[in-house]
Amino acid sequence: MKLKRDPECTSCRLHETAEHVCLLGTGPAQCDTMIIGEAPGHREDDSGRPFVGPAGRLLREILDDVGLDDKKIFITNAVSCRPPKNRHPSTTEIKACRTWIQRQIEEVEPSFILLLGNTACQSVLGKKGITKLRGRAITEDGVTYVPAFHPAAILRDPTKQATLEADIKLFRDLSQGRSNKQEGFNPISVDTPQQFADMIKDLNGTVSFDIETTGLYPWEKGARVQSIGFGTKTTQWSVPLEHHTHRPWPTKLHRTMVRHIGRRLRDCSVVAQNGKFDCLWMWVHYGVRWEISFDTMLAHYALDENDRHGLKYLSQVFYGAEDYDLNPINAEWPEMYIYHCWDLYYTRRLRFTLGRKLNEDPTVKAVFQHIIMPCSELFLDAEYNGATIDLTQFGEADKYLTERIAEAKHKLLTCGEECGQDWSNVNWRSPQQLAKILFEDLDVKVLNPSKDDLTKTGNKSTGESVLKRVQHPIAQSLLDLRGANQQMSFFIKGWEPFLDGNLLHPNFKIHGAVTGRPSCQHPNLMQVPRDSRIRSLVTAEPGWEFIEADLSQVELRIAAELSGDERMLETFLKGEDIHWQTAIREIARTGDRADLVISTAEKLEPSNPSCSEYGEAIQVLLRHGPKAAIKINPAWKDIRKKAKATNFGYLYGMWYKKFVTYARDNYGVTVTEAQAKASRSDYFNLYKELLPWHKRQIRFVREYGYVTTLTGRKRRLPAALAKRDSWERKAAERQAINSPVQGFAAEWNLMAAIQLRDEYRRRDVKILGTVHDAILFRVRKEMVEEVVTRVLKIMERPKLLDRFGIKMSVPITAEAAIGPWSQGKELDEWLASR
DNA sequence: GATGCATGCGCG
DNA sequence: AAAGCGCGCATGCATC
Repeated sequence: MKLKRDPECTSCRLHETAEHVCLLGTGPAQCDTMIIGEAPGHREDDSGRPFVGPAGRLLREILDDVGLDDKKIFITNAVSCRPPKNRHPSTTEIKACRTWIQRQIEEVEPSFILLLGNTACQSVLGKKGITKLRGRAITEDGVTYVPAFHPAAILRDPTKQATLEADIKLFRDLSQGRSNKQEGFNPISVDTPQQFADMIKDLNGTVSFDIETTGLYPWEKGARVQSIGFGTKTTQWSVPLEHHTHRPWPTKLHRTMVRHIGRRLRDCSVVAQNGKFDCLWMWVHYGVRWEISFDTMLAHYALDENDRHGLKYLSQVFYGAEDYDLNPINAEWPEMYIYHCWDLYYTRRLRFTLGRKLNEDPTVKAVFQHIIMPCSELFLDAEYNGATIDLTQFGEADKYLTERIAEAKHKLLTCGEECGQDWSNVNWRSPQQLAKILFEDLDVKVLNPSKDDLTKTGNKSTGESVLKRVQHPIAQSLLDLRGANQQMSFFIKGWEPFLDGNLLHPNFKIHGAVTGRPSCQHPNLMQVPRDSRIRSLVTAEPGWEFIEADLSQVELRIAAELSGDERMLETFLKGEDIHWQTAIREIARTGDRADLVISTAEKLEPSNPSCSEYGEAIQVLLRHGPKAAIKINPAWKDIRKKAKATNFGYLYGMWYKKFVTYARDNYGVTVTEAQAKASRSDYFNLYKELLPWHKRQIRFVREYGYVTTLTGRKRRLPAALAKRDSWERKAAERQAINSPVQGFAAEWNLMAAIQLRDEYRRRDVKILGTVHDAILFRVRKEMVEEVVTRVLKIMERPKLLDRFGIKMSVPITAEAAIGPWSQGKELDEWLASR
């Protein structure tokens, strides 16, 4: 190398302590690949060569393993002098040394650079955050950079070794040209009838499909499809439709062109990235309902639910693609269609890469094929159908909330006057201002304060849990104001921008949750308050009925199935209520509420003389169940609700200490730690198989790093593989218990929804969404009886279970409510009221 | 003005 | 021993 080191360099403080100043890299004078580490270690300082310590040995081992010859790579460091012991180079030192690393890059002229650790990334890319940067290549000015963990990080945390190896393999593949060739990229802007005809002829076999739009919501005013595109083996065709500058095709031709293409696509295997989005736009804007046979985003979700699934990201990860992103909303056509064609190109390539990966994991592939992909069709319908909103009642709810907000604000101001404070300019939503008023101006004390009363950043919390215990009249008004404000901004102001007439079209994300649950946004239909004044805004148009069909206590039933717990199974087989069982047993254990227990029992069995005895009264309550007891005294409703939360908490690994705060915040009940401990151990004594099942899950996840649902869907939890006990590992272990339950419950509900959609035509049954363990849909009035009867059958045993060979010993049951959401009636009642 | 994080809370 | 899980959204606030 011509470049000479400068042993007299004084551009940063490091020259004062380093034994050798300015140690440059070694390797071929000019070569295509370079590795940049952090700074010389003491071994390098002695020998003058980089990467000779333990980290260097590890690096060379991995390079050797993946088949890279370290002698053919130029190896150097971002900083050329050794920092003092136990210290990383500072930002100033990195900056000072940047000239040296840049000169080395200029002289060696590599096309591929492996960046080891944060320092190298910061120095060369100007970016920090190796955890996020790693795993994908970044190409700038013709040089491809691959950020990876520094081998020294692996010495500290060996679980990262596989990640480093994968990243070095990516570096190898890219530098050896194995996958970053862009063969077959042949973008065409379809501007003439001849080009259109050529495109139609070319639509064969596997075709990627993608559209560019002016926004994300097809019902938005002025929303337009700018172009539609198709990628084949040899060519990417981008057809401009309503682009703001380039419009070679008259608008009146668009529908004909679209139909023409649609006919061709019927014989193709259509691939898309989040195809539900593109299909929805095509349906709304051109009235065609196209189907996707392979969705690359969803395939990647099935393969790694923890990762990101964006197209640009995947293209970088798998093919080292350059960042070709641009803002498609106002781009000029020449840039736009190239961008569009890259999308088409990489989507089609991903089809094959991800397809191969799915083939390596047949159970995951089955979930993808039979649940995830059909969900795409299910939710496409749901989004198109939308949720019908009662606009008259919408106004009423607005008025009601406005009044509630005004009332709460008024109370707060009056309160302030009484305390001699002027609060007219206070922003009650600001935690800072509120904390100042509460804890400084008023100096209020919190009842039974706990360490949870501080926020993560150490501030005094003004959350619900604290407010409920604040002994000051403003606390209640604050809670009222918060609730009303939130409901107002969520459901009145939040919905308005999405209203399409009286319809809301929420977006369902099939890949929304790591467990397999879908999520929902814009707006989120799954978080509509249960307060019937808000929830019943969701209803049906004249001639139709709104129906919610939900699975009963499905997660607990699945937990019973998976754990094989005899008592739980028995409870469900007998058709008893699990939350009620827990509630009554908890009461009986503590001997609490004797008056309520005995008085209710006496009314339930007036002719039974032993009801006045506590033990017998408990048996009577267990026999009669919650409905009868609540009828006699509504207090039982709350007691059952409390037990429900207890059931879930303990089931998923809640610790007794949390139960103390939980009981306090939700029920104002003071439970001592000893009582909480007893309650927890009583729970696991009652359901004896739960803890052994927890242990089985933990053992499995610690060995394999993942767990599965009964369908074979994987929940990957690499944190569970850590050798050292840590909070992260514990969290992963709890997820290993929760995910198979939550995930399978969601899958069950989705299997049922898919089947419901298959069995009826859209003109009779319109599904508008799912809410975890429930299906929401509208039915033509005259078909209500038939469809409700059928949907309950489907939900109790969707036929897709057979494909996965699933046999259940616990019964799964469902119920349906007919009528505006939260105000629905059971079928019998509905029939009688007609 | 855009972005990211924290807080707080709605749902299952 | 910082031991329930899974989401989305509005607001405030610090940061560039």
